[in-house]
Amino acid sequence: MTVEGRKLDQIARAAWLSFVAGLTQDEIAAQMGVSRQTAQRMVAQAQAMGLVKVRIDHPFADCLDLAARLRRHVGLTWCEVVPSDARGAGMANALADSIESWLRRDGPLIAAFGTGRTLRAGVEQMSRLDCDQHRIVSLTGNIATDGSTAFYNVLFSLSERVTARSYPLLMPVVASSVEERQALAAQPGIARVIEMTQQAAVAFVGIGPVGDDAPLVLDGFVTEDEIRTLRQAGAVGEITGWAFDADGRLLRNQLTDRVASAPIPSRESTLVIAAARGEAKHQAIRAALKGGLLNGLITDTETAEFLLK
Amino acid sequence: MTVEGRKLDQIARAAWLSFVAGLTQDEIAAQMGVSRQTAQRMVAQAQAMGLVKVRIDHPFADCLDLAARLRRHVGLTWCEVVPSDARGAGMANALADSIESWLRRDGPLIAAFGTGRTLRAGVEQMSRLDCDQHRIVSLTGNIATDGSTAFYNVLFSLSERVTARSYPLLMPVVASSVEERQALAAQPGIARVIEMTQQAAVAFVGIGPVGDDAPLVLDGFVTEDEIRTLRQAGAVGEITGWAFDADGRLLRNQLTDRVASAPIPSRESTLVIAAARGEAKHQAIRAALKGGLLNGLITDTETAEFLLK
DNA sequence: CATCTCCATGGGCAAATGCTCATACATGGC
DNA sequence: GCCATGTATGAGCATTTGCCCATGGAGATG
Repeated sequence: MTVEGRKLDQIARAAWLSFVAGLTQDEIAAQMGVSRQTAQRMVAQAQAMGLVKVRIDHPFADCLDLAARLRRHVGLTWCEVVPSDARGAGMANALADSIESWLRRDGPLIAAFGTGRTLRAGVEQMSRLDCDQHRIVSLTGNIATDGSTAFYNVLFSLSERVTARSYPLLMPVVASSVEERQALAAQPGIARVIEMTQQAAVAFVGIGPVGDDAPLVLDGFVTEDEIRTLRQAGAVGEITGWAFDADGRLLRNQLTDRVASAPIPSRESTLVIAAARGEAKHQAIRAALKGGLLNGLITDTETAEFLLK
Repeated sequence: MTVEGRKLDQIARAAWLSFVAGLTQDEIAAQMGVSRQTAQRMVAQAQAMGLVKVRIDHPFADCLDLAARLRRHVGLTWCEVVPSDARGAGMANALADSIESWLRRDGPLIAAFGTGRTLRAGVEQMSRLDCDQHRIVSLTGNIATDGSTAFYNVLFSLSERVTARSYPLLMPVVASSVEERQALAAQPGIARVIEMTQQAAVAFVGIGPVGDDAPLVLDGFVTEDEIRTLRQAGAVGEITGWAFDADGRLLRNQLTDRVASAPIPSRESTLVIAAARGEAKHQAIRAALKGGLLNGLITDTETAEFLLK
């Protein structure tokens, strides 16, 4: 076994002794022959690495109720509501569960993934999984402005945990010009991946607000000026880079024509699940639902209550 | 919703905020509008009620290795080894997982259950489950000497968690005489249940030692004198009341002829899984394996190492 | 109506935990 | 060979947690 493997095993064992066997860190330290601090560190690492899975085996009445009302109210095919918490830990868990349950299915299927912090947090909560029968495909470009792989693209995090063929979109997130975007999309390799996204059985996406602190700006994909222009054109949010207005109508202008994402797959054939919560995204989520850009949603009670108002 | 339901919901929510959202008890207390101590109590209750499920998402190399060696060495069909811990929390978890995975299967099947503390601890770790397609049947009598239902019979605990038709064996654990035992077993209702046990797809049993502190004695089903007589006849352990010697051969004498349990189902057609660990049971487990009384085993590393010696 | 019993509540304290910091140790570059 | 850089370790301390116990209120009982 490799050195890293041993270390991982130790970490997992410490976590096991702590959480499953219920030992104190002193006891763990004694049993494993390390100091109390080291035992503490190992347990903390196991948690940070997502080795420790906790679930509360109880359906929350209010969450189920909100989810049911959302499904009826906005015509969602699938909806899940988790208790609100500032850190969004619940969202990440629910998202991880949902992705896992799709990838555990037998039949070969295509799962498409957008980008963003919410999605990434979800993927980080996932278990390791073998599913060579499936294909995983990216909905957004995977190259940052500086040529590196875009940090918040989830495809690479996902590949670390899941053994499936994965197909990144080897393009910048936003092309530098409309012409470049068209040239890139015309490349056979890229065209094939984009076509694949349209056959996805399920697509997981985030919803971005278009305020001055929009993720697109923070990550340097678009400038503050550009986002301001978008807002003036009525944009309230974006999904995989595609901006939409308060009625959920996709916008087209010079910026959006440079977005190098695949189109959002058809809601007829694909379950498009958005994971989004929080005050800043309220308007964007509502608009996306209004425009029928989604047919699946993972959110929290606080946001669900807003959406039902 | 009922008052108990509300309280349960609160308890689950507190546990959720603690374990999933990672809040401190002070934060939970503030959010739920209760005192810090109350929050602590709710979290503790949730754990005690088994609402909180923790699993470490990492295969332990040594456990997998020991399990594989046990399978090969003693010809087990199925074997699982968990890390040793004094409280047996690992055993309970593994047992719960195993029972759940059987009950989650589609096809209708019969699952048979023995009795004992180990089994009970496992059942207490199980999630709630709907499986009306299955039948659950008891391998041992369910009536204690005083006429009450035997505490450690797992069937009733199981019914609280699982919606399946369940068939207790409405007999004393040990009949007062050989004649009574025969008379009871001849009753149509009881005979039907016993026949059902023989058609079980899977049977979960514990293994009892026959020392002076044997569960059978502690629970008052047999006297110390009787157990001593059994030991003198060569008994080293018992499964659902059926005592066996060091070679795993079932013993017959005046006591065993009064045991009102169903026969251990055939290992040809049924997966008979024993869950047992600990110094006191070492000899009994080894004997049961030697005599081929089992074809499945859940144990811990310490016991597995003993069995492989 | 008085009293008793049970149980939930919060105070207080000891144990357990999480975290920071200074130090030791290893690893690799020059 | 020497130094720089990064990483692991244990001491110390503040925070968090678990638990015992005294208190008080609700409902039962006479």
